[in-house]
Parts: sequence; structure tokens; C-alpha cells
Amino acid sequence: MGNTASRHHNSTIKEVALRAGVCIKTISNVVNNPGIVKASTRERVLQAIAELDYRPSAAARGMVTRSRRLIAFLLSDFTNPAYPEMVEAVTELARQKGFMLLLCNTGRNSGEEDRNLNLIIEQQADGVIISSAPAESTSTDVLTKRGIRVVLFNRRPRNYSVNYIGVDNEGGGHAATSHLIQKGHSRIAFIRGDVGVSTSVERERGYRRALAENGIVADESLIVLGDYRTEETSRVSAEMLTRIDRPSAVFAANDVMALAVIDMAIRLGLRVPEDLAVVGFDDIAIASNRMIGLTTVRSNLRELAGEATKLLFDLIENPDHPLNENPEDRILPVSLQVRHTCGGPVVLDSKEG
Amino acid sequence: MGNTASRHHNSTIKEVALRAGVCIKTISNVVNNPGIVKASTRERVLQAIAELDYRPSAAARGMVTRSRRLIAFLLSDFTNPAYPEMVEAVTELARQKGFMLLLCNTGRNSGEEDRNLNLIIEQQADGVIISSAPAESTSTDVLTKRGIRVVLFNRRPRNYSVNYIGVDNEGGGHAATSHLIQKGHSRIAFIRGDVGVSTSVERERGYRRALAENGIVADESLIVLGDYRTEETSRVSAEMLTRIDRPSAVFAANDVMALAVIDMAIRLGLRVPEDLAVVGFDDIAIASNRMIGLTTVRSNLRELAGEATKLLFDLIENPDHPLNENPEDRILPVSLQVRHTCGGPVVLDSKEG
DNA sequence: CTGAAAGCGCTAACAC
DNA sequence: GTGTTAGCGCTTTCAG
Repeated sequence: MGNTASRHHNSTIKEVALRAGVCIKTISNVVNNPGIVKASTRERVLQAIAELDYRPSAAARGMVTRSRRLIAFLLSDFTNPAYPEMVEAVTELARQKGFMLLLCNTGRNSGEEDRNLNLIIEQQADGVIISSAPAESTSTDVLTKRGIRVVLFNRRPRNYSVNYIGVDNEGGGHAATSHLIQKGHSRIAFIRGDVGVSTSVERERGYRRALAENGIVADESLIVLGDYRTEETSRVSAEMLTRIDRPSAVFAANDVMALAVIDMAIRLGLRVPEDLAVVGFDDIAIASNRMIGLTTVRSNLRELAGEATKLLFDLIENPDHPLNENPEDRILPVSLQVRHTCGGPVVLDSKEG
Repeated sequence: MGNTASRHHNSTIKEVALRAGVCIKTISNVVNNPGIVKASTRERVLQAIAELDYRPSAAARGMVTRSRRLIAFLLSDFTNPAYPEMVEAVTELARQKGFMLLLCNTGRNSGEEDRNLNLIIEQQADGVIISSAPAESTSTDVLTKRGIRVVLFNRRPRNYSVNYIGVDNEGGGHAATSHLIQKGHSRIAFIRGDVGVSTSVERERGYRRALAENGIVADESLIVLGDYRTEETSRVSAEMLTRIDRPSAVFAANDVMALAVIDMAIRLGLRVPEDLAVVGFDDIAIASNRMIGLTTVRSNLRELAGEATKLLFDLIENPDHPLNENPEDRILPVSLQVRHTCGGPVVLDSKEG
């Protein structure tokens, strides 16, 4: 009593060996290389393991094999419902491999990211999926320099030399904006995500291209920063929607912001979509709820995250993998989900929309 | 070339000692006990650390200190927006302590839970927060037997002997149901969560008590299983809402299910709240969006998760903590957030509602 | 196929 | 204060 912790004892490989009447190495073999051990001894060992409730220490094993069986996932905002789906896919695959997931929430503060990076290095994760990359970042270098595999997911910094998996953000932005234009809108606002973050920059590029293609001059006062979050978006959209020359439509760089715009519009007495059409990006689960019916760009994050995880494990398990030397970009297509908030589906003119 | 990984080398404490011209122990002191080292040597060591980019190995340290600086968080459904807020609070506190978070998704399958438990034991987490406890579970015993601290959070199994932090689920269920009754409803359905899970059972108890107090006989055909998920809830509510004697109100054991009911109601041509009043539980972020205005029971999960984490660290850092010997329950109050889906706020009769 | 010895990187006793 | 030694639990050489 008193010190409870020291009362407990986890049995070691040595104790199992003693009990089974074999040497340490044989236990190790049974655990890691069962095929190699004679069936009869294996049985005996297995029984000893069960009796002593033996669990090999990942730390001790990791020290010698240099694999801690840990992978890390870096994201910037856990409360954005787009992320959990990704994380779910990652944990699932990791667990199948006997790996656990270290979850890191970097927020928008780069100090946090460094702190997380240090912890990841100390824990010696085998690989890292970074879905929170800011515009400028040397995180990938820091990690790869230490032999930790990295896959960039969703976001990418300006310069990078690791594998990247993402979606066609520009295409999505273009599709969303074009749709709004076809609906007859010309004063279309764009709500940016975090400043400089690739997903937002690329979606904005698509937005601008769609405007340009339709001969619409972008009104820079209609392009505002929502930071990918509810609070900031509420602030900026309150301003924007109370202007005399308020936009008739909004394309938000993600669904969370689109929802915040809608919330503010209603609060201000505007009807959606009659007074304000809104399109988002991500297609989070709630978007398809009929009480909302958010028109949005679907990017199939869950599947994507699975791809990223598989790639990461490929890289970890096969150091000679060609992609370790020559990283590639994989950009997946997106699709516009037309629902209610943009004014509902419309039959396009058969040509020259 | 070839084996990329082996090209990389993380410097060790020994190398730092060599470079700084001091012994190993001094490095260790500078890292873990800076105050004890003479300022001049400390400076020298710090510089050597910086030059070599030294990061102590958590595994090696953990082997001797028996602390891997890892805590685990178990949850059952990542896509339920109620969880991310909790996880965010936990990661934040953990990181402040230099701990990382192992995230485990147990799903509804108890095999998954066992598998996760084994991995947690192998990784030798210092503590675990379980928010996914099913009705029957020996997980807490398995863990505490190995000296791993456990805090039950949100859900609790039928029998347990560790600390529990949760909310007044019965009170919440009672408040939600009472409110509906005061609105004039008497055919009120209840959508259960996972079968046997404490939160659902307790909320149902509150529901039944409210009915009983108002002389309403519970119609068992109005009490159905939604499994805390969208898919299952859609199925059961489609059935229920197409019955001749369909309910005029629904209390769902969480917001995700409430939202699914609403979705299905609209799909079936019902208006919310005119044709169907709906109340949920959790107050997830989207609930307060004006496009939805979900009436729900607020439970302040984020704050709660912080409490659970603090308690866990207390237990870890202070093995003689009285709560290690005599665990306690902490039940926090909830509050009904009256919004739109129940028919909006109503002024109650001043007495004898 | 199995046994003995070395060592992964670190901390904690001790001596100096 | 600082240096030396042992050892945490495991895998991996090497002999047998």
C-alpha cells in the first residue's frame, strides 16, 4: 500500500523463459517469428505467456529494432469535422499493423508545431502524416533528417520534397464558383481559410479563374479571411453582409465557414438561398442533412487519408521504396455536390453555360 | 542511397558528453535537472546539445524511469462531433506536461477494444482515459493491474473501481422530456444510444421518470435503438415516423441521432418543429447554428475532459494520491438549451407547469 | 533450431 | 558537483 504503482509487476521475457524452460531467444522467436519454432515448444511458450500475462515492451523492443511502432498525425484543428473522418481511417490501418497513433493538434501557432515535432522525435515515431502544413515550414526536413518518414496530406508548404497526397483544390474552387455564376450571380464573395495555407490559396485560384473566364472582375473587398473557423468567419461575414453592396453569393473555403456564414445571414434576417447563396468545401457529414442541404465540394477525405497511411507504411517498411528517393504528388479529383444552399439544382443550358 | 534510413543518425547522450567534454551524467542532469549543474558547464552542454541537435530518447528514458510519457484516450466513435472537443482539451494539457496522446478508436466491437488495450500495454502508457466503456468491461482492471492509471470519462461500465467523471445524464433526460411535456406533447419517443451504455441508460431513466411524473404511460414501441449513429437512427426513425400513430416529439440520446431524426422527418415531408419536435443531448457545435437551432442538453464536454485529464495526471504523478486508493465519482450538472426544434422557447405557467 | 553474451540510450546509485 | 557502473527489457550477433 502507499505506493500503489510499485506493487504492480509486468512479467518480462526472462520470467517467461524461466517458466517455459527455454532460453530468452526462443520466447522472442515465438513472439516475432512463430514459424521458426518447433510446435511443441511453441505451445509451451504460449502457455507460459498466457499464464504470466506477458506483454513485450514496445520500448525495449524499439530500442534495438529502431521501430517504436508509432505513427503521428498532425492536424491544425480538431474541431473541424472534416478531420475526424481522416483520423478514423488512419487509426484503423495503423492498428492493423500493430501501430498506435500519436495525435497532435498544432493549432495555428507555429510554436505549437515545433513543440509537437520535438515530442514526436523524442518518442521516435516511425512516420508522420502532416495535414496541417502552413505556407512555410521546414518540419518535413527536420523529420526526414532523422530518418522519420513523412507524408504530406491535404496541405503542402511552399517547398517540400516528400510525398504529397491531396485533392484538386483549384478545380473544386473553380467548379463551385462557376456553378454560382451559372445561377446568375456575379457578386460572389470568397472566404479564405488560414492565410497562405495551400488549400485556401488553391481554392481561391480556382475561384478567380472562374470569375475571369466569365468576364467578372474580382472585387477584392469581397475576398476576406475566415481562418477556417467559425468565430472569425462570423465576424467578417457580419460586416460583409450588412454592407449596402453585399454579395449575393458566397463561396467559403470550407464547410465550417460556409455554415458560419449561413448562421450569420439568418441572424441578420437574410434568407438562404433566396437572399444569399452559399457554397462550401469538404462535404462534412452534416452538410447533407436536409435541414441544411449545404452545396459543397466533396473531396472524399476518408479514402484519401487511407491512401496517405498506406503510402506511409510502404515507405516505413520498405526503405528502398522508389518514392523514398523520388517523392511524388497525388492529386485526387473532387466533385460538386449541389444541394439547397446555392439555390438548388438547375438545368444548365445545353451549351455555353 | 539504398537504405535511406540507416544514413540518418540521431546523436546520443554519449556523443553530447564527448563533445561538451563532460560525463554522461552531467548531460542527463542538464536535461532533467538543470538547476543542479554549474552555469558554465550547463552552457557548454546546452551548446553541444544544440550543435548535435540532440533529443533524448523517450524509450530509453522510459525504460529506467518507467514512464513513457504517453497517455491514451479511448473513444468509441470518432465521427461523433462531441468527441473532438474533448480530445482537443486532452492533447492540450498533455502536451503542456511533455506527454503525447495515443488515440484509440474502439468502435462498437469489443475485440477492437481488447486489441487496443494490448497495444496500450505494450506501449506502456502512463495513464488512460476511457470514454468508450461498454456496459460490461474489465478493461479498467486489466490496466490498473499493470500499474496504469485509469480515469473513466463520460461512460461507465456496470462495475468499476476507478475514478469516474461524467455528467448528470438522468437529470438531462428528465429536463429534456419534461420540457417536451410542458409543450403539450404526450407521445414522445426516445432514441437509445448503444445498448447498455451508461449514458444512454441514464438518459432513458430520466425520460421515463419525467413521463411517470406527468402520468404518462410509456409506450414501449416508441423507445427504439439508434446506436448513437446516423445510419441506424435513419433506419429506425423512417419506420417510426411513417406509422399512423407516430410520435409528436422525439428525445434522442445524443445530437447526432437527433439530427438524423430531423433529416428523416424532412425527407418524409414532416415539418420540424410543427409536425415533430426534437430534442437532443450534447450540444455539439452545429446544434446552435441558426439553420438548425437544435434544442439539446448541454454538458460542457470540453471542460469535463480537461478535468479528467488533470485528475489522471494527479494520479500518475502522485502515486500516494488518496483517489488512487479510494476512487470517487464526479457528476457534473447539465443544462437544457432551448432553441428551435422543440417548438422554440415558451413561457411556462408560473406554477404547476 | 537453441543457448550465451553484447548492447540499444538512458537514469540512478554510488564513489570521487 | 562530477565521473563510473549497473541495468531497464528486448533483439541480435555468434557458437553449439
